[in-house]
Amino acid sequence: MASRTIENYLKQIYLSRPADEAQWLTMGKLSAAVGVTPGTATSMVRAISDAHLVEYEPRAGVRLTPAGEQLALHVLRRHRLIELLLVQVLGLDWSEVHEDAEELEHVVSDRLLMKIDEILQHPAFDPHGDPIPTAGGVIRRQDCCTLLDCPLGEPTSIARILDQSAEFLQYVNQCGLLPGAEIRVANRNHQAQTVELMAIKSGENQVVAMSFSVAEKFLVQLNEQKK
Amino acid sequence: MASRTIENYLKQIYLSRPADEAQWLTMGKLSAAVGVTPGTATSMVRAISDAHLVEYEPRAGVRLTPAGEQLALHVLRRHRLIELLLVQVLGLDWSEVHEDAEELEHVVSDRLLMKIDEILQHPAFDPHGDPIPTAGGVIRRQDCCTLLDCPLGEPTSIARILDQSAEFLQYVNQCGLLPGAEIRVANRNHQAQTVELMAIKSGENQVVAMSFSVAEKFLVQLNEQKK
DNA sequence: TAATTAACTTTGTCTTATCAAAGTCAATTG
DNA sequence: CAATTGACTTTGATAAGACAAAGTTAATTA
Ligand SMILES: [Mn+2]
Ligand SMILES: [Mn+2]
Ligand SMILES: [Mn+2]
Ligand SMILES: [Mn+2]
Repeated sequence: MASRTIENYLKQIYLSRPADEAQWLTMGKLSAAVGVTPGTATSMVRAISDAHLVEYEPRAGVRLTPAGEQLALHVLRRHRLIELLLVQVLGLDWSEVHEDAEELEHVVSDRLLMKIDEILQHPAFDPHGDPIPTAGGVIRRQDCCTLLDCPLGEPTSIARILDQSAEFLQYVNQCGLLPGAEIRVANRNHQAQTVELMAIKSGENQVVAMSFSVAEKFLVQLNEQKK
Repeated sequence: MASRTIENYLKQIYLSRPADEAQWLTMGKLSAAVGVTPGTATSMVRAISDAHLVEYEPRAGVRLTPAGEQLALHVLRRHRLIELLLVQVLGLDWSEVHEDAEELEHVVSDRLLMKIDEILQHPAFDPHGDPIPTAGGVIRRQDCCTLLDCPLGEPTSIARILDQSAEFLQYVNQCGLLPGAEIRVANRNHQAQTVELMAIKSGENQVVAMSFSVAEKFLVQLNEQKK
């Protein structure tokens, strides 16, 4: 069994992997993501590579093998199911579940995880809108755009929040922009670098404005129009 | 913060402490309880003693300091609240929650524990009838007797199961002798070394017989007669 | 009282995970 | 093309936690 340290490395390698699949994750990025010195990351990655969970090329970087990716996705599944359990069943605020999940993800047994999955009725997304990998290690790709790319004036919904720091999530709470919230992007001001949008909150419209850099942290989906 | 290793040692020192308060727990008992070699226990106890959580006398044994006992009781509180959560909220069988709780007890934050305690409505006992220490580290002493000592013929209830191996708990399940079950001890046969009792199960009486050595594993309480 | 033995402690070694600091490589700059 | 620089790797050290095996005690037996 992989130690909790190895589980954390694999998960970070998965989460920090470059968008371009041909690229490898550099050791600098990885050591920063895991929170250790570069030398530590190098020696750990060597060990993980001996276990055939990653490929490692000195001075090039690191990449998950299929076995390593499966393990990473299982950790991610545990993390996200736990986050949802903490919010939906135990009533914690979504801005404060991450730290607990970070520990619990290494300790929850398969048996317990199955019960959690059942109770939550096999959910597809965690409280932040992150997709939950299936028990088989498959993750569904969402086709989302950010508040910067999405069409103006059309009814859309918040799908996912990319900045998951507690402070930012509390701000998101205040604006009522949780995943699932219905909105309409009113306008983008390229001079002011701001986005203005309507949050449709129980019939009432609330106007929210944010900078481009913040708008990028929201993924949205066009509302499916039932015909 | 105490490491999970130290938490486990403190909890075992608490649970394995001799009934006679003047006695010290021997290193042999402790190393067996924790599941390490005697040498390992000696060196760990030395370290824990340096942290003033236990007193240690070579060749005499080990005893918790007040600070160590508080820590042990907090771990025990976490363990037992978690067990109850797993049974009552997540629907695991009470015979299979111990292993999960053994890991989770080191990882659940104070914040999360408070939520668990709330949801369970501040319970006093875990699924096996073991008392749950308060947040302040106080544990209520139950005045119970075993199926060997308790009066014959009077209506009593199962209060606590002392053998918590999965196999034994499954047997207890079959007999319907879970904590809270109403029973009446019919007879003790000192020649055959057996106890016969009635389990009052939804009106119907079911007769159960067990040896003295098994009867000792059940703690019972006289039913309070509301006048 | 002397010999034996069981329980305990010590010693030496191992594994995992970490850091600081020194060394190396390769990409950029002049 | 040489020099410089930043990113990475190596080396050496440390801490926690564990085991095996050798060495001590102290209690029991003779
Ligand atoms: Mn983690
Ligand atoms: Mn999440
Ligand atoms: Mn434990
Ligand atoms: Mn219990």
